[in-house]
Amino acid sequence: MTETDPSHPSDFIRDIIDDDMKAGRLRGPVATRFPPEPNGYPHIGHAKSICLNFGIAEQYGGTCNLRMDDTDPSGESMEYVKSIIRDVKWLGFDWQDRLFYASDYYEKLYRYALALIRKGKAYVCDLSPDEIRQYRGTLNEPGRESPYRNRTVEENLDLFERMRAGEFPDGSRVLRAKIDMGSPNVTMRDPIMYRIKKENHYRTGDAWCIYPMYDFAHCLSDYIEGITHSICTLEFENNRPLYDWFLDELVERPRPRQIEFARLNLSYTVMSKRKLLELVETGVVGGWDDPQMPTLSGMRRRGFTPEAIRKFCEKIGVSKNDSLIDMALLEDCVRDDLNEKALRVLAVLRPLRVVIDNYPEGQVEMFDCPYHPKNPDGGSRKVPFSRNLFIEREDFMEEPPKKFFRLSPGREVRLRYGYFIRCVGFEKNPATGEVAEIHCTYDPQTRSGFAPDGRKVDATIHWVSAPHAVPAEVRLYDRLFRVPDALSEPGEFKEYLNPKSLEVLRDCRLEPSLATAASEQRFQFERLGYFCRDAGNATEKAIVFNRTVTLRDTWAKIAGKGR
RNA sequence: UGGGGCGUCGUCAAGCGGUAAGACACAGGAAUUUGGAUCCUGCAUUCGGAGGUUCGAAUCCUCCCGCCCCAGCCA
Repeated sequence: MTETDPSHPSDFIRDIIDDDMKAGRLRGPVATRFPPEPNGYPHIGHAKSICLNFGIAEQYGGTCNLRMDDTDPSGESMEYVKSIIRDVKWLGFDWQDRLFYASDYYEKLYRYALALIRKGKAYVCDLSPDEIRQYRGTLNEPGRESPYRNRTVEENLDLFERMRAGEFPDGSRVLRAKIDMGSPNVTMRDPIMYRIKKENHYRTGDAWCIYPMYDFAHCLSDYIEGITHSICTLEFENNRPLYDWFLDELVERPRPRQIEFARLNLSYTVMSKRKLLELVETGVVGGWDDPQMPTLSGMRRRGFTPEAIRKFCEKIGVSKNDSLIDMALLEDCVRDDLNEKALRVLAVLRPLRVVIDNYPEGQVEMFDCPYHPKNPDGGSRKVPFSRNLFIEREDFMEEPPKKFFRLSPGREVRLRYGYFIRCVGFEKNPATGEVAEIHCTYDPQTRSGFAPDGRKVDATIHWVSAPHAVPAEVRLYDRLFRVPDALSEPGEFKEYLNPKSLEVLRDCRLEPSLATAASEQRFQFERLGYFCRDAGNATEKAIVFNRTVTLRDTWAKIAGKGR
């Protein structure tokens, strides 16, 4: 294997571009585009395409446009346009002044259609939708030619102009390309170029009642923008001959070249817009930006960083293999990025009251705690310590199993950044039998975190001072789905919804510095995982933190094995 | 059953005729003021299968098998 620059990955798409450049098929710099249809919020699958298109442009010193592929008014909206703009920006890419809309090309596209009619290569067809389907044939049988196929150029011109003028009802006529009804590629059997839809378009309003189809609009939009490489997903491979056909008939060389790659599939989630929309509309989730969603806005609220997502897109590679990528890889990228960025802070999710019996009542010490112990430049903050503390409920066990290292009666542990404490007793709630409070003594000699006599401790646990701690709500998110399999039928995927995908903890206590946490700041609540303040919850009264991803938990594995 | 694609470790993925990179996952171990992070170690005699060409094949040829996409006036 030859040396490769890791920041400039090599893949089959870049091979094609390199060939084009060597062969002199490009007149100018490489130009790509990211062309979403604004009918949903962008998700992690879009991120792959965004990183690919912008990444290639950057690598080759070219450009990448952002283009709204808005050729079908139904379902498209400005809200979606805004979400796309925001999320592409958030990912860290810049299209500069090249934000385009296919809807801006409607007039040009109309004229291209006219030109095709004049060449005798397009005709107005009066067949009903049902008849068109029947005439198209099947995968095994060729189609039949439409009885309207041989209208004169004049008649076609007249009819098409009247279609535009709104003289005919929806579905009554379409403009079709005259190609080959016998083609083994169904896409080439006189494909529809324009349909009548008297529907309001979110940008052009009622200026148009005929709208171009994807196959006709996309290749020409690429051409109009001077795109050199039009990268799309695998399912468009069948459409490539048509992409080329329109360009062959209508424009000069050089023309854009379509290249297909495999779309992203992630285990434990779904990516199809139809399914995501269903989750939103049926209220299974709180919206497109719900932290359980695989959307970029959901991941942002959950605390994923754009850097982590970009890293993920780089690591999954680009190929034509149908793939199902393990969610664990995404989570690893997030943890890997957050491990460097997250500030280490003290928090208790399920509080258990601790009284340090020999610590003076009313006394408060301020401990200086580094935000990032391994990084001396990471800064620090003061954390109050007092006689009354909270520790994590799971850090105490009345009867510890073999491999449990933390607090239990008689045992000594270290408080993170603080003293050694030894459990000398505990009280139970007589009603529930639950441990209500534990009593400890501290060793004043261990302020440094070490004992002068050199004795060791098996564990270090985290804590917060009860009178100083800030109450908070913490949301623990799990995967929305339990199975990694592709889910196909409408509604069917709901049976795979994970009922425990969200756990809300309302009685959490955080160290005081977290009261003013910024939503962009990520924290590691020590052993509990990575968290961020929820920016999407402005109306919440309590301070709300979302768990981003959980840390690897060796104890859970050990404990799991024993049972 | 027509056409278009794709098949290399559990999951991704390099490899492009010279004798199977890497990542995630997984399993051990070291160290540790987070059971985190870190650090070692292990993890495809084999590339969907069968033939063939060659001194030599995951890479070339032939046949077979499996999976995905296409019959929207969606993209």
